Amino acid sequence: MSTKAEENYLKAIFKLSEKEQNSASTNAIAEELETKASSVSDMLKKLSEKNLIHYVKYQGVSLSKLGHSLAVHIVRKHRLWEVFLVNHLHFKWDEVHDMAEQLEHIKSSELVNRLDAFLNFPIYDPHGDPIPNENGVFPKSKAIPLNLLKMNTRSKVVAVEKDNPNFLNYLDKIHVSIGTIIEIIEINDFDYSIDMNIDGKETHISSDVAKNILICEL
Amino acid sequence: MSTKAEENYLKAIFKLSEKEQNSASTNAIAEELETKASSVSDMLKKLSEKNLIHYVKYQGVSLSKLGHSLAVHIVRKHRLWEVFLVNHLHFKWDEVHDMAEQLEHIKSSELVNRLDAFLNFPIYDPHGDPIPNENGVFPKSKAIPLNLLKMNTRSKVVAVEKDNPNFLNYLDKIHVSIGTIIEIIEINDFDYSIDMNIDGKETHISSDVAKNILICEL
DNA sequence: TAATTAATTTAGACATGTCTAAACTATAGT
DNA sequence: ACTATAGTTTAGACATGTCTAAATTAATTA
Repeated sequence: MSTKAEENYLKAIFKLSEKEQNSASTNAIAEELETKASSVSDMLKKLSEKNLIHYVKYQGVSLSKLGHSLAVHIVRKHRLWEVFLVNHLHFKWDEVHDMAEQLEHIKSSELVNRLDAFLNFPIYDPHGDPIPNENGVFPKSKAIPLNLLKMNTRSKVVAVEKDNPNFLNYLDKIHVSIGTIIEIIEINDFDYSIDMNIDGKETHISSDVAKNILICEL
Repeated sequence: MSTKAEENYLKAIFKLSEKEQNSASTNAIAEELETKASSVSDMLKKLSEKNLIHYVKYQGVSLSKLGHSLAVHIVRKHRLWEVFLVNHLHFKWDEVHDMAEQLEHIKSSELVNRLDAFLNFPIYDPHGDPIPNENGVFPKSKAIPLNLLKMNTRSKVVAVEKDNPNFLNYLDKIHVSIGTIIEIIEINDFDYSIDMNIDGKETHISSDVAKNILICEL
């Protein structure tokens, strides 16, 4: 059985491994979990002994088959609960993260699968993130970050990369949500910020924000 | 903020205080929580410092106003989640206890209240136990244990006192569930066991079992 | 009332997970 | 190749909650 702390480490390593070249550094994990590098070191030793990660001192860490499977199932739980909270309890997408962080540690595979069925086997959570199925397989998605789009293209928002409440609030303010149609008007050479058309209104966003909005070209 | 362990102690003290004369003994708490009396002693000191209980060494313990309120809200969460699990995820009443034990520690009052609304403000959980409202007030109930009934009376099962899976399974086997109509045929003087009519079938139960079935007279 | 017993508490140890401070590696720059 | 430094790990401490074993208190019985 894995503890809550172990599960949080696995999830962090999973998240970081997606971005980087399939491995995570001690410091990056510490930052992700808002803890200290020394605590991370301690835990990596423990996870390694449990065969949940591949760990060589001073060389970063990657998930083992087992660790990967556990991490994916925690992500699955997190995202399914988010769907429940938004679709059935009518929370807003920027309110659900903390609750889902707790709910994801509830232990009962039967519960997860019944929740999945109750929700009608959703493929994306309220932030547009893909939900793996019971076997840990993610749905295919051809989404790309908004900042990679060319000028004068239309696209649909399918996901956002951060679930930080401030960020999500900002998106609400500029009327960006999952499903929003965005039309690129201009990409500014000097800072790669973007002028775009949302709901018929011209809106300007920074390149940093654009990076965190995933779209599908139309 | 209260920890999971603290919450479990408060819940245990609450449960025991209902039966006994409003206070609980160290040993009784230890048994309820399947831990050792020494651990209980340690925790009582801590809960007392936090003003959650009234505690005088060697004299048993009772909940403070604050502790009582916390305990009631944990019970509320436990029972609401049980309703969700049974009514919406279609678990059986003898399967939900362990999951509810985990879910009751999820922290978010907004979540509980929205769950309550989603479930249509239920007054009893799947075992027939009353669910306190947002202010911690329990619904009134005039239920009594089955063993207090007289001969030749009809009654309706409204609750059971234990949520032990074996016990619930046994009830299923003799076709007793919330709402079942029971007709007392005979009460046996020597052991107070009961012959009764359930769904037109004659069934015999011990006095111990009868004590744990709550009914309303018809 | 004194002695036995049952219940409870304390003392000291351990496991988990965290931290600070110090020591150690790896690597980049010169 | 050597050294400065950034990244990482160890050592030792602490908090929480548990345990066993010993000490203490309360209650009962004679």
